Amino acid sequence: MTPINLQIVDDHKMVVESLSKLINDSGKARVTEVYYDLESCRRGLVETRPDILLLDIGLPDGDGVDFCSEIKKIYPELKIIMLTTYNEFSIAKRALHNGALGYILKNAESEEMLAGIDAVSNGEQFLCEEIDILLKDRKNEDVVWLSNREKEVLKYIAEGNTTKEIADTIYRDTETVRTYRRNLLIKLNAKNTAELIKKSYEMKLIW
Amino acid sequence: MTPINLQIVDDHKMVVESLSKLINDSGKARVTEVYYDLESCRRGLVETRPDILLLDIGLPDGDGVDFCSEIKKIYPELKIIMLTTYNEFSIAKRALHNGALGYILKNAESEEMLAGIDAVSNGEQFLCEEIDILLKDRKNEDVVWLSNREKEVLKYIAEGNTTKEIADTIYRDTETVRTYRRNLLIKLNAKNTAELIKKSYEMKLIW
DNA sequence: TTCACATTCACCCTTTTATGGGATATGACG
DNA sequence: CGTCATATCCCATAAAAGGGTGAATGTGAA
Repeated sequence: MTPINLQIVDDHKMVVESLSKLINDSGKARVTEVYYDLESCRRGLVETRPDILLLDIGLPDGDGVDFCSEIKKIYPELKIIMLTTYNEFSIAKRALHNGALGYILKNAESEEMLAGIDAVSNGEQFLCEEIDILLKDRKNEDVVWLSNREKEVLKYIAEGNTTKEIADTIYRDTETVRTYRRNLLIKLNAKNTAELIKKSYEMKLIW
Repeated sequence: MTPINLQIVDDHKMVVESLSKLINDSGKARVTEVYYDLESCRRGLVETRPDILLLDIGLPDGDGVDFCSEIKKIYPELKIIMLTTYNEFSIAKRALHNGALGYILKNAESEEMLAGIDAVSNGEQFLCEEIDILLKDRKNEDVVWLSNREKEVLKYIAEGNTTKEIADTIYRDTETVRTYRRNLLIKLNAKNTAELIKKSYEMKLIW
């Protein structure tokens, strides 16, 4: 039987290098390629076709959660394991919804990683213990879904722009921007802008 | 010559385990103990006396940067290398001010880690390349130091409290709280509350 | 002992945000 | 075909934040 072909996307070189070593030494899989950003991963996947992709979230050129749905459209058979520090309900749920088959925290034991590789290579979902509990406890809760416009406005707010400035920037009426702000407050259940930005950071909607 | 005695504090088990393996295999040092939080590190240091401590920043029970000055008071000869994801000027500068001898990003090459172990064990300061450049470029810039009151008010703002609510909570006049807010905006060079919260997250003043 | 700085409060005035109602058009989904 | 989310714009009022400026304490460092 051919060994599992595994690749890693994570901008923390140190983590990638030591993790590759750990996985290769375990004999569970072979790390055939590593990427430090999404763009090089996009290019790399065209030629090499890994079975499993270990994917981080806070990459320099984009969001691993969004990237998930992007590459699942192109390579539906690719098994994606999110490997990240965020033990946040909304992030995990979004990742799984976007096509990730596994979600493992970096503070999980490395045995869980190896177990996860086995599970997802058989097509089974795998969650590390902490995330498994989190999702079970809050399975009836909804995640926050922002439209593209809302995300865009949110970014401008965080940068310190006023409603008027944002309206000028995106060539829309201030009333329009006001509506987005209102919806953002409602969707994130925030009392005001300050809490909105805080919750956005916690839910990793901006960074 | 006895091998370098090294210990690691990082709540990401996976990182710790794979990094330990990497360091041990390199022969540069021996990882004699690992901790996943500050409290167990505090206890562990009493008995075992490592030469070098690899220290993360976002620990579950506190801030590695503050911890730095805490343990340097007790073990002045201990060499501390910050090992973190934050390539933030203010964080690095605060860490070095608090007694860290090294500062290495997790996205540095692992060779830099091994070079850093050599350097600090000889008592030399070691910064990974990215941080070295960052500190040189902005060596004349000041770090943001907030007073305790300012930190307290900042926390309440981020939680969505209004000036009046904060004033009631801390038993002060709204004008007083207004002054703190103004100073926070000035110190963090923020145009408004939204940007203030964003910058506070970036500088790791709140989390 | 100055000097800086933290902490506290004051007044006036402008800008921005938040609340609470709307309206209309579009495109996706079943 | 109707429903739903998104996107766009409108009005009025209230609440909150921000800008300018000033000043009294107290503490600790140079």
